[in-house]
Amino acid sequence: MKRKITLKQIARELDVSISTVSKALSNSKEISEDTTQKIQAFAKLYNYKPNNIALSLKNRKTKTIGILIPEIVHHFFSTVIRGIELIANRRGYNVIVGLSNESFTKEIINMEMLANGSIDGFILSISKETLLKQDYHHFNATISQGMPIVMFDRVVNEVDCDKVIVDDFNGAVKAVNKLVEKNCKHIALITTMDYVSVGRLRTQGYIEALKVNKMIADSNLILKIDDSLDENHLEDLELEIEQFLKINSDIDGVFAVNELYAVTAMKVARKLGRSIPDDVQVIGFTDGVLSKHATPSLTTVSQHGQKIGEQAANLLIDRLGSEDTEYDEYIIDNDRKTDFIKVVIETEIIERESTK
Amino acid sequence: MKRKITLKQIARELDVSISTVSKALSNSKEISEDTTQKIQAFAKLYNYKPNNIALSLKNRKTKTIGILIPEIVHHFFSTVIRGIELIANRRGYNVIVGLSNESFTKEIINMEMLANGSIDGFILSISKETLLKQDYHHFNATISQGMPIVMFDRVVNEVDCDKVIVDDFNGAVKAVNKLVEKNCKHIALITTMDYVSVGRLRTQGYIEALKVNKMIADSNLILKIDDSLDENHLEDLELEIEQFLKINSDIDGVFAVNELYAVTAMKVARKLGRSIPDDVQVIGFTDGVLSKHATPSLTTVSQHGQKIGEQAANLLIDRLGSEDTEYDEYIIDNDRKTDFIKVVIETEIIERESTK
DNA sequence: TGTTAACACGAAAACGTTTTCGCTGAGAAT
DNA sequence: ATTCTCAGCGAAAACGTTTTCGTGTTAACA
Repeated sequence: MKRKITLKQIARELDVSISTVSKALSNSKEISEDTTQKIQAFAKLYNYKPNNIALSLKNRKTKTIGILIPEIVHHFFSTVIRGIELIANRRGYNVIVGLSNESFTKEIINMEMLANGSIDGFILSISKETLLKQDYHHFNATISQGMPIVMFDRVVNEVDCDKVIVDDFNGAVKAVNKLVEKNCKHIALITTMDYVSVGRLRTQGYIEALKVNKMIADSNLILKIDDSLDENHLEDLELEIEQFLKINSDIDGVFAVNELYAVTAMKVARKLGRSIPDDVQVIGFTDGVLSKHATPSLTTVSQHGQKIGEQAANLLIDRLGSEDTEYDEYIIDNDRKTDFIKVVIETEIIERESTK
Repeated sequence: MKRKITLKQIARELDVSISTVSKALSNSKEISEDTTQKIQAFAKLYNYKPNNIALSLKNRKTKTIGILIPEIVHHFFSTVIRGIELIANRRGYNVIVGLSNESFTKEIINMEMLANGSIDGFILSISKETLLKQDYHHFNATISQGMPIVMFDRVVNEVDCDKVIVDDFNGAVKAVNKLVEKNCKHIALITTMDYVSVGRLRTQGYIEALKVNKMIADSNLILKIDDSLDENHLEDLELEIEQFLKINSDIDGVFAVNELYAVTAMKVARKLGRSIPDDVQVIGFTDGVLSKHATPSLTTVSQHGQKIGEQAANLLIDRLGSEDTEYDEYIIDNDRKTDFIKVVIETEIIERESTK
């Protein structure tokens, strides 16, 4: 086993100084051609590559981005990561991933671990618990230490930073409009509790779209599901939706704020003898595997997760690039926080078999 | 904006030496209680945290693990990451993620980027292109530089390292046995091309199980699908499976080597007027979202991705821990490569609605 | 012949730690 | 009065880079 070779070893071996080796390898014209040749040949032979850690220490930048998300086994989040990684790699950055697991404390611990020199900036989506507590001091603390943050999807006004979000409101509007257009008269909404901003926005979009279409927003047609009913409580979820559909037998259209609710609604509806899309049409949110491969396949509002990731990465890296210019000062000087960018990614309806 | 504080600044501020600060913070008894108190208070006030990069350089270990996988938007791989992250975090490590995107060159580039000091060891799954080329020099090169590797799922005999694999062969056997037990007489196999080892092993398991059950392995009942028919060529996939099922109208059981093939088979079968599970029963491989939420839900062979990740992380970190003891020498000394561990994670059949 | 300019290279600082070793002064022991 | 011990602290090296500033040699010039 040969440990990685260092400048010092090359220098000793070739009987020159460390500086000479360093300069020769960067093709400095300070060094004669002979020496340069010799050194480069030797370095190549021993496959010399500069040590990233040493470089990071010297340059005070690590060329890596910290991603902090609530959950990785999740189609949307993993597509975002893919987008981030794509851009990051292209622009010479690595990504280091932390999982908050929807926990406030894990979010903080992870941030602190990474903020101590390991990364140059964060791209993150806030955990549910943090949103519930509405405690964002760790974000602001990190930012005020000079580490830029880009938030995506689950963002919050209380933190001043660049943001990339999906147009949840308009996505919902589009979905409801589509259902109206397809002749639905009684459109139900299956959503989550309000504290997750995206759920709230989608609900608002639903209500607004109904209003615009001069339809009444019947609160009986809105089913708010407790988030704890996740993957592990499928039966409860089905039961709840079943009750809901039974009671409201006139429902002919369903807009669900995520894939799972949508396919479950389809499943239950069929169980109740209603056919999709003839008796009831369904539109979901998030274009994941479920939407594509369900039978019938699901018409859905696509969020373009990868694009979100790409945008976020570009925003962050741009910030990092301009960091030398001390951009932070003018932020403090003038109070207008408009210096931060908020990118809105448009949604798109992908029509499949669950609508006519 | 206050940049992170360093030992040097604390030292200057308190008019002591850097060494004194360092010692005081680590509660060295070399330092008087007075000074220790003063320094610790000051450090706490300014929220001092040692710089990870400096520590990495000094200790020559980064306390981070590099994960290199072919694809992240993939239920199996993301569960593995979750498992790795869980253990890594618990044992004081971070994870940095690289994506090969199934490409040989991206795999190499990523490895080289990370191997130059950024990480202490790799956990990886080989890209398809690398498996095709059968070129594994980069793995061996990395290992011989003293960087341990743990491979999972897609592993290969040509590289000597710890490995964590799924018992693909027995998983397939179990699946076929289950179908036999459920009274299937004509069991089909939908699989991939052979160069991905897991596909090959599952195919072998299928054949072996048939043999044991004294059934003939009819090659007409085996459909090998070109891998290029992925998410983007759904229609082609459906078409191919449709042809297959039409020709072999006597099929009453299907074992598919992944979720997608399984649900697609169900979809096509129903389109052809055969009902699931009455006319044909289906078992898939990989317990992902599709299996859980398809209608009917899919009986499947679970791989326990998270457990794989946890095992891999533990193996790697164990290796890293014992590194000081120069374990590498005795590996070279005696040729038996049995010093590397191969963990086999047992599969488990999860029965759902697609079987009787 | 003495001055200068270019060339080729080395020494050293800096990034932020930890740790070994040495130094100083005060009190105890002789 | 002299030596010893020890507590309390600082200097310096080390990890692997890059970069600034010197410095010595040689060739060209006045």
